Amino acid sequence: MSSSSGQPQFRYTQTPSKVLHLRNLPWECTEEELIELGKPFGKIVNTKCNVGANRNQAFVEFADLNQAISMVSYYASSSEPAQVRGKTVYIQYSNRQEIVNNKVSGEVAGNVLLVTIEGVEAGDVSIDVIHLVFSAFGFVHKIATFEKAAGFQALIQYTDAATASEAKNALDGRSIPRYLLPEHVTSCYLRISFSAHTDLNIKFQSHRSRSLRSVNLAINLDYTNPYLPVNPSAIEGNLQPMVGPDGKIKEPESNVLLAAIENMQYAVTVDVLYTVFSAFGTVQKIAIFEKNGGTQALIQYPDVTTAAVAKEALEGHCIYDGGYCKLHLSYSRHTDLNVKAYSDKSRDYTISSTGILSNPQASSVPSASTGWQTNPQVAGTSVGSIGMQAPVPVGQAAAWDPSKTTFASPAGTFPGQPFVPSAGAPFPTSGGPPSAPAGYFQAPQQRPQYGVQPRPASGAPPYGQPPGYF
DNA sequence: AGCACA
Repeated sequence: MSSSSGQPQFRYTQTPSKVLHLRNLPWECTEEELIELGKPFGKIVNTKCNVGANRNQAFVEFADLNQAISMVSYYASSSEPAQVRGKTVYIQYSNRQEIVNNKVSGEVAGNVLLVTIEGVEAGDVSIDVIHLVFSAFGFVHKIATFEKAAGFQALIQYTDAATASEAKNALDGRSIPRYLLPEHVTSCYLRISFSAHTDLNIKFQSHRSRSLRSVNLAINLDYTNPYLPVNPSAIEGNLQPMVGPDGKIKEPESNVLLAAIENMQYAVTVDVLYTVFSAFGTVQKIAIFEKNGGTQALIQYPDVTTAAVAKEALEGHCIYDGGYCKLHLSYSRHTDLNVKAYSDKSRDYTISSTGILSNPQASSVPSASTGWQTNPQVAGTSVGSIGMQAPVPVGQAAAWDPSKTTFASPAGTFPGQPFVPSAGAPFPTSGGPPSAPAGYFQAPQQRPQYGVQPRPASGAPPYGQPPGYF
């Protein structure tokens, strides 16, 4: 059984396939030329030309495996090599069993949108802006951007076709708000169709493509202008209006968010909030308090931009599965919280090296300080992520020792079994930059949620699951 | 001359 798939590539003992891989083709070899080449051996049912960096490779797929075998066999023993335009063509079985291409279906509704962004160059619209615009309609799983002849394009993956349809209906033909774009961009129209893809295969997190299970955590905006998630012309009722008819921002922004927590069946601790909100940037301070019989919290970011992103992404979402601890976010009028550095109801993370007890961040992660600003979670590596260094607070937290958990499992480590939505693709654990903690999860079907494992308000971990199992 | 998606 040593000859099963996944064997060394450049061997003559490849598994036969209806699909042949051709290389050393002339520049931009046409499909017709490939069909001509294969015709003596059988019927070619599909091709893919101009493959590879040099666009001098191709795939041809025969109707029948035996036809492919006959072609390979013939040229393996022939004194005359296969040629196209006088150029020797090297032929092997492809290591795939079928050609998959042209994944643009157009009007058949699917959960993935193909968006052409007209009037801009690739650098003009960041993936984060795309994310902001499109996540107004539902959780955006993944985004891939690329440039083709058609221009700058993006694939946007939603949970389902209904959500994608909503976004398409609302945004097709509309323009991305000016304030989300660089100054020099004058128009930016979106042309949207459905892709035939159902699950994008994002191999690397980058500025071009990200699995949004981490893009939400890796947001790292370069822009200094305030960003709003709302396209006032397009959202219409999906979000509360934040921009007036004149395009001016109505709701005063703030770097401090006010979070009202609804249906708080489980304890929402400072640590929990820290984990959730850190996904979007450095959390400076947190304060939890009771108001009108409900629990509220203030979360302070260094800047408005980060707060805006967090607000947009988290609004209406639940910290725990099952609709528990739903967040309602607004901007606070505060800009700088005055809180106790360490208490069970507040935390000041800006006071980090004042000699308060031990600091796992400093001791275990040498590079933490540099990675902190843009991506705090990267700093933590395995145990007791940043912000968990509090002395044992009163009450419930004592029964749940943060230092023994991997709560807020940081990027790239994912100790144990990170929660993986059943509909989701595997999170890239290598190859890409460790840009994000595993924190932004969602229920596959309906509303995005944060996969924090709930602890009952009384203390002990419920359901026999390990606490902090992210 | 050496395996793609969009």
